[in-house]
Amino acid sequence: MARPLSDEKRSAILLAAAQVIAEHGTGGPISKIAKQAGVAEGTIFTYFDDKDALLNALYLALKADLAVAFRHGRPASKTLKARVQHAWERYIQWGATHPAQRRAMSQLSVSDRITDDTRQLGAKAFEEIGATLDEVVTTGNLKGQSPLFVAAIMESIAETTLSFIAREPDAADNYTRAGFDAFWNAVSKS
Amino acid sequence: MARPLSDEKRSAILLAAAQVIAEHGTGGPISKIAKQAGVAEGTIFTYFDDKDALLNALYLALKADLAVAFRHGRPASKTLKARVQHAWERYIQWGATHPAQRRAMSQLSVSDRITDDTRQLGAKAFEEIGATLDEVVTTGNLKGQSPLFVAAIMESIAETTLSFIAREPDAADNYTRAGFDAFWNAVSKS
Amino acid sequence: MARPLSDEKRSAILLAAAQVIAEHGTGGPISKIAKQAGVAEGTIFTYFDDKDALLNALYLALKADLAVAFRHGRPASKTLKARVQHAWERYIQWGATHPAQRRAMSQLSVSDRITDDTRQLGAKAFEEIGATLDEVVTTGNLKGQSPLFVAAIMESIAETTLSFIAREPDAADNYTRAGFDAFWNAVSKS
Amino acid sequence: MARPLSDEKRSAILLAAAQVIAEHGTGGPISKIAKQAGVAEGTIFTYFDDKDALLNALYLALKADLAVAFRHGRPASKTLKARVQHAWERYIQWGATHPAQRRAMSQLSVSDRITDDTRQLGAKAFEEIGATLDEVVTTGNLKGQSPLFVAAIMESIAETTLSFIAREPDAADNYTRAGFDAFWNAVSKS
DNA sequence: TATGAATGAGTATTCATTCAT
DNA sequence: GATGAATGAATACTCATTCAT
Repeated sequence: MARPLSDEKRSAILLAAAQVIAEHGTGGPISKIAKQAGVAEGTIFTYFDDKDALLNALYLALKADLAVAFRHGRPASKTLKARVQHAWERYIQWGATHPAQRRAMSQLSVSDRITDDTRQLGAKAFEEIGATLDEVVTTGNLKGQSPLFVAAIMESIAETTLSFIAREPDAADNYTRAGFDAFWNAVSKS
Repeated sequence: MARPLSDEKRSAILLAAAQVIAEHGTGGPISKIAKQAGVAEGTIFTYFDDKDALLNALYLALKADLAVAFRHGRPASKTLKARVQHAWERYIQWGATHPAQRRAMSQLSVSDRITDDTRQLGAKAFEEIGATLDEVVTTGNLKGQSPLFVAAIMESIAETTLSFIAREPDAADNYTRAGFDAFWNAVSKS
Repeated sequence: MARPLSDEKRSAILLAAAQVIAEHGTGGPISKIAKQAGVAEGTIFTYFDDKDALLNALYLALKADLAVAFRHGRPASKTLKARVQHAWERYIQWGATHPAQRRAMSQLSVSDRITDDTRQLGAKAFEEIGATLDEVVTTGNLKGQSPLFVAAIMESIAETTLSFIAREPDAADNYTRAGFDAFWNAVSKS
Repeated sequence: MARPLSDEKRSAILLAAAQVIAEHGTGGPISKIAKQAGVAEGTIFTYFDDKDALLNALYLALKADLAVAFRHGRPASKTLKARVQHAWERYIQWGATHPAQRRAMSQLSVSDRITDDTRQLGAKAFEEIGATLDEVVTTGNLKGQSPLFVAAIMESIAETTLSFIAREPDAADNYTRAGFDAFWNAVSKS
């Protein structure tokens, strides 16, 4: 093994891709990504077969990051609401502190270059949080709906919350709380 | 070009643009739009200065369409909830019957080619519905939040609802109702 | 029809392609072809779908040119040998006066980018001369062989003749005669 | 690199190069050659200075192989025709049993990456057979022509013969004989 | 010496925009 | 005004070659 593929370099490329895609959409040029990552254009293709592969890998990496944020320091016991709120705050915090990744994610989400397989794989990372939402579903106002629908609503309200935080960072706490209230009432009020 | 000859042609171009952008994103080629619209490529530039102008015009046209759908047959009197629910159903119906436009809209929403001016102009079309949401804000669970935030939450839950309807058209009624419940609980008094 | 596709321009591109391919093989860059033809790179793709299409079109154009040369001023009556010799001389003359085309042809002949369909189409242009070779086959030393084999031998000896003429232009007449003698003896009755 | 470690590796590279070039022309990638040869890409450059060097070396190796085939089991005495025919049959047999090498050879022959020096060096390998052809020249119908011309005609008819054998392997014997008849009459008939 | 990751110049092709008709 | 051919900058991707391991 002459020079092993560097995980560091791979990460740098993914980070750079997130930044470029956040700013220019999935049409953002590979050349910009390469420059941002500090590697040659060609190097990108030793780590990813083609641009679509990079895009899909980035989607998964972002989902994985987010899932880690979710799990981080989660209180095992406590009420259902407390646990959901904790997860919510983690989610919002991750998004607020990773604006490029968040914008990249919303670009990728609406892109037809992300395959269905990738989307399903990405969803797997959230199975754990899904279990928590299952509880919500069995008790709350959305009784009978699929947990996927509940999760999607959470994601969309969180997304909205984050876009307002991005515009008014000083009101972050306010929006974090208001967003959670909206979400919690949306799914749990009887 | 004070006023181009044919409004019909302008509309055809906008419709074609929505279809192409729905399928290929904002990177969809002008040539495809022209073919779809049944006009020559060059003609597009007699109606729109450049591609960005077309994109922004499309954004506004879609917002306007949506606003019309909102207003259509809106009951002047009745309870607040009934009025909001009516608007909600119009919104969902428009989205469900205009899938290309809806997808185009979500592409345009995350694109940096839509200027802030355009976004503000687009928001104006919703001032009327905004007035209704004002009422919700003053009385509901999100008291003290800006109506814009409430509107954005409505939009995001509607968007989520529509994406589930797109995947399971037979369950349209179910999702329409569940989506509205979620939204109404999210924003109304607890 | 805004500006009709120009046959002149198409020919200029084919001529330029022949020259570039003669010098650099089928790997010769489109950019060089464009410059040589005096058109923009992009223009080439309004006349040919892609490089392979250009290559195949060039193959056919060269075959057609050659076939025209064959037919030009062919004596209808006279002995079989006189007619074959006349064709031979035309062939050689065309090759000697079109060195780029000739070299391009030999590059294209061994390239796998020329499809079988194209090769068959190219062969059609030679059906007329084929009829003459049929006579040779029925009477000559290669009795029982397919006229295609005889034609191929003619082509290969002609090709060899031309490559020697290219290196020693002063001896053109000598090689033209010697080449024909070789060919005629090869295929005619002993 | 006076003499690299392994002659085996060098041969493997040349064989792989022949196969790749047969299929993809001289533009075939080094990476494919390396994989086919079972060595790393970089290794190729310890055996050959650059791609052109590899190409030229391959040209010479193929010529040498062919020359060996010629010489193999050649009857020292016997008539001129018998000796020429024997050589012819060796040539055809080599070509028929080494299709990749043969195709590679025709690609290399028309490539401008093979230098004149290399071509002359390659011709040297055939001096011996050249001596035999000298005899043909002094007695046959091509009296006064250079043996090089006669050799070239032999090569071209052999090439044609081989391409027909490649397409109709069952008729190999027929074409071998017919090709030789054509060649022998071409050069010896008075 | 052997390896294969890293490089960046080079390639075919696309596409918004211009302009001759 | 309408057309679509012409343009050339921009893009994803390839590949010979270098060099750290």
